Amino acid sequence: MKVTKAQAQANRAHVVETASTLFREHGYDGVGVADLMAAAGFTHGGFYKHFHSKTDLMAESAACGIAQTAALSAGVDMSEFVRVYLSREHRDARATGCTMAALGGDAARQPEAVRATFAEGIESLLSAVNSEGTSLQGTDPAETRAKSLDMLAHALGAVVLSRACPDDSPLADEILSTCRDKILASLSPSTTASTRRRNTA
Amino acid sequence: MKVTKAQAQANRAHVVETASTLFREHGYDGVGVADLMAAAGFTHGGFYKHFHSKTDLMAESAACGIAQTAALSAGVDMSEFVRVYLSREHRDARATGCTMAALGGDAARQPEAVRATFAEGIESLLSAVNSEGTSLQGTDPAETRAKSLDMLAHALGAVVLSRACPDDSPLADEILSTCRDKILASLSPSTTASTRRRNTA
DNA sequence: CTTTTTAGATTATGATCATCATCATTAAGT
DNA sequence: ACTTAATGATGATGATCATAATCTAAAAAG
Repeated sequence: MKVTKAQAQANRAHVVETASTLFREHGYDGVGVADLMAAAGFTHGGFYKHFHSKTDLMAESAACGIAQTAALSAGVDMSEFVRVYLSREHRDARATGCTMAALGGDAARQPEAVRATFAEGIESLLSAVNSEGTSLQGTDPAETRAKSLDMLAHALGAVVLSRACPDDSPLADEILSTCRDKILASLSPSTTASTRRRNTA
Repeated sequence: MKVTKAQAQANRAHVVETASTLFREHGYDGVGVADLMAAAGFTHGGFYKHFHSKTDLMAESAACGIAQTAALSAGVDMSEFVRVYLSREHRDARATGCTMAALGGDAARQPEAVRATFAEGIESLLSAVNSEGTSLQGTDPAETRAKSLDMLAHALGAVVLSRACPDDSPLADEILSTCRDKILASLSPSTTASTRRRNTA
């Protein structure tokens, strides 16, 4: 059945969004084109009318997923970002959470087109988090970028590590809370002195 | 052909080691049982005489890989660990590098048996790095554990993020060097004052 | 109104997947 | 020396994989 041009474009966007969540949940190798199209409400036949290959869809769905996270993080204070990112809710919501945390490891094995999308996504997320980072006001741009990049890697590592533990593992929660406290402490250098005194006591 | 009991055990161990590197390079879903056995020098038939399932081998090979990293890190100073872990060499050597950095994201989607192995691996790596961490002497055990856990997540996040970027991407190297400096700075609080002055200038 | 284009269904392709049954060979156990 | 048990090769299973050709009906273009 042919469909209006606008409808076809909407259908295509719906496939990308569906892929975005499905890939986050099951990995790039864990979702087939047929599964994907069925989840979007189609048969797998029409897939190659919309996308050149599965790899193309990987890149496009990654851009879509990262854009979602960047939009949600726009103008958010860095400490608030950390609190949300390192929450149990975010860790347990792989299908809707940060694409880079869910698929960063998989992306490393994908063609450069996919990795290029991830690199762009990192940049866009950096800009989003920076735009109104109240705790970084007054610092020079290079250092702001360095701090944001470092914070992102730090937070992402904590989520990846926590997710690699069994569901009910105390270690999974310990990783989250320990890293949350450490990152928050590193974000507010004004309290570093007392923190360090307490830590080294 | 039947083979001596010792030989069979050696063969089995060889399969586990081969799987350990192959999984790190191509992911759990990216390596089939037949590929794996062929790479180890066997046909796929005998696989289920050694392992109950592919999942079982995942867990066993993860333990093998993490034990390797833990052994290499035993008694290593934390700052030296960070320098090696965040080196370009380690980032580019996925097949022989840290199992948790290479497969942490994949492990999250695997059955609990695999994740339990990862949790044990984290604990063993923590002990290894702690055992002679010179920069942490004098701190209480809980804080030492927290610092190690935080450092591990931080370093792992940097490697995962860097690997998700294109091969020649300047961002990939920027992530590595930026995070290396930040982690090293956080490990040596004695130089924190001057570092902070420079950073906020 | 007629023609062209195309979204999406159906079906086919050949490859690969994890798992298992069978079998020959041969090391242990007696 | 004879039986038992187990390794690892061979081959089959049915499922799933990415990709593609064919077909349809209806939208877009003329």
